Amino acid sequence: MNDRHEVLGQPRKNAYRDTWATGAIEQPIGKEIQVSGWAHRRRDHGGLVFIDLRDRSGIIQIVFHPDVAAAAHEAAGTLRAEDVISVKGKLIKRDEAVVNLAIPTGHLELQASEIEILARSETPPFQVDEDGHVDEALRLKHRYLDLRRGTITPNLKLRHRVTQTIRRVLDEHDFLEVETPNLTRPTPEGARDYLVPSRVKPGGWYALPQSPQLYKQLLMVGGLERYFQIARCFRDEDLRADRQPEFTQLDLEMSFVEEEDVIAITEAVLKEVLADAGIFVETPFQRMCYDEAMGRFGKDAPDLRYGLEIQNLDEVFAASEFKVFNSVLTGGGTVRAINAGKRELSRADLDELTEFVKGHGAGGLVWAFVEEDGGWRSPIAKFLSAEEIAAATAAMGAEVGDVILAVADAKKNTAAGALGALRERLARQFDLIPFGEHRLVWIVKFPMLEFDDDAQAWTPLHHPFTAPDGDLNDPANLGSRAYDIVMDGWEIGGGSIRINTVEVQEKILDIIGIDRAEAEERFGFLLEALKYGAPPHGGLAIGLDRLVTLLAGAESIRDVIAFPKSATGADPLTGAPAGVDEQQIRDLHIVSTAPRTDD
RNA sequence: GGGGAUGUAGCUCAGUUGGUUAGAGCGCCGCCCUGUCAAGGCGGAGGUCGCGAGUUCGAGUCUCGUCAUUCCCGCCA
Repeated sequence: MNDRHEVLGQPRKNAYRDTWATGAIEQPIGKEIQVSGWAHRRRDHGGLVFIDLRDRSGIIQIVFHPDVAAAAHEAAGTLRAEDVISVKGKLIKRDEAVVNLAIPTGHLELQASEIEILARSETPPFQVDEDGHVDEALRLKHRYLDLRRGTITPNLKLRHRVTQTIRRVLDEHDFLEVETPNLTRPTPEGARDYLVPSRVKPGGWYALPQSPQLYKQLLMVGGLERYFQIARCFRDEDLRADRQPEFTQLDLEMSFVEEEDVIAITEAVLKEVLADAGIFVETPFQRMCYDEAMGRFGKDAPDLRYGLEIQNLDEVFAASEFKVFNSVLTGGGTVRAINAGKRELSRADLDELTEFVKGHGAGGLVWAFVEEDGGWRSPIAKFLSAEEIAAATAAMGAEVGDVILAVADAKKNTAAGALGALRERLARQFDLIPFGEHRLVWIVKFPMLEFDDDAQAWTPLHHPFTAPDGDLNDPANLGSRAYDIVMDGWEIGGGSIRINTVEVQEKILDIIGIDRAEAEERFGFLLEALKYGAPPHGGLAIGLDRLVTLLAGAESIRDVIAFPKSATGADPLTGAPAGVDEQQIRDLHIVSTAPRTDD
């Protein structure tokens, strides 16, 4: 971490310091200064002791001479890693021969006259002075030590700059930052709620908000016109590398607006936020329809930084005698494929890819190598005519040596989704993602509804407050006024124009099978608000954790959160979730069926 | 709910077809050392091989279970 360096304002002189460690650069040679921080490293020569002192700004070398300050030299000999010290001394220029070019203060050192040891440290469970790999569970258990190492802290600094920029830009556009409650009404829709039992009202429960969605709509009914919040949201679902049970959204909403207004303000914010991370983009961002994204990339959050696009081979194989393709196509299904290019894939590799697509719902994977004579080396080659092979090769734009990977499925989205996942895997496996390049794209023209086979019902693709676009009596073809913003294959945000009349809102609830009584029970307060003159309004939410993860180039969302949860939702530092006293449970009028958890 | 991977010294890891006393680097402790900056030299301590069963003459190694961490599927309007 020697090369990390932060320029900070001059600290107020007090009992501990008058200068930051790297602030010494700004001070004249010979000046008496005082610094405080941690003993980062020690180099004890017996007669001469060097201590690298570290504070947030960076590192400065302290030298203890026995003949300059005998007491300080003796004390310095007892220092160990991570002891907290305050040192007074004279700033001196190093001889040319001993300049350290690796740190900004390398041409200086502080010749100690006095040292005070403010706190001793036990030997840390892992080395704070090195950036080598340490098991994440251990880092999270001692996150305060991990933060000293300087792998996470730069991300937190970036996150700070991002939120400051968000507040500045939105303030310049007349947005009001308003806080909404964290103890809210359960609205069993979407994700599983975190529930909080009420002590005062026996049998009553709060839910932690999955998002401030309904509150922000009420703020629009309340005439605030332009609102934003950097809001904590909670969803009790299983975790992933890019999902935490509590996470942060930039939530915003505007009145009397159309899609273009929300998109424009979002682009203005993102352009400046990205610039904070040294990423410079042009506005307006690219747009792509949902159908095109699904067709070409098999995903509604496509990564546009590389090719490997999905092709449709329905027409090529329309009259095929090959049973698998024939039955899928006559049943209304689809055959789609990726030209993976010239890849050396062994039989074992192909088996692994087959298992991979099966894991994403596909029945199997057809592979074919294009050979010199134009034929295919493929398990299915013998079932296909020469014309079909030639046509498919042409449709794929394939050349000799290319590998074609195809999936046939009765459901278009299954085939597309499996190939979309395969596409991302191949891109990583063959290192096709250009370093340092970023692609932002708006996905628009979403369907309003999708049919849930399990529930045998229409469910909203976004949420039931999204304004529909089209004929309300034709759910299968009903569009929505929703839009997602996608960066490098990650959905970093999404939003919509909302429904602002009770008639349309009730109609949508009807279609998705929520009857009047149930709607009244769940969303009655919103429906009532819509009766009193709700302005046309819309907005969007950006996943701040994901956005900062991308900007920081971090591996995991956990690397941009000071105190993240583990993949099982536990906090390794505090031990949460933990058991509680019987009395606390009784006070809340609840009964636990689980064995007591002590830690 | 399902599948994969990992678990050996404080940390990061190695440990062959099951075979005597489980190793390395860093860290830690002691001594030496006045220009190092990953300081150096010499010496030393440190292990419930995640936990529990089983197979075997013998298990870090094989089997089963379990726990923890992690990645993925389902889930996440």
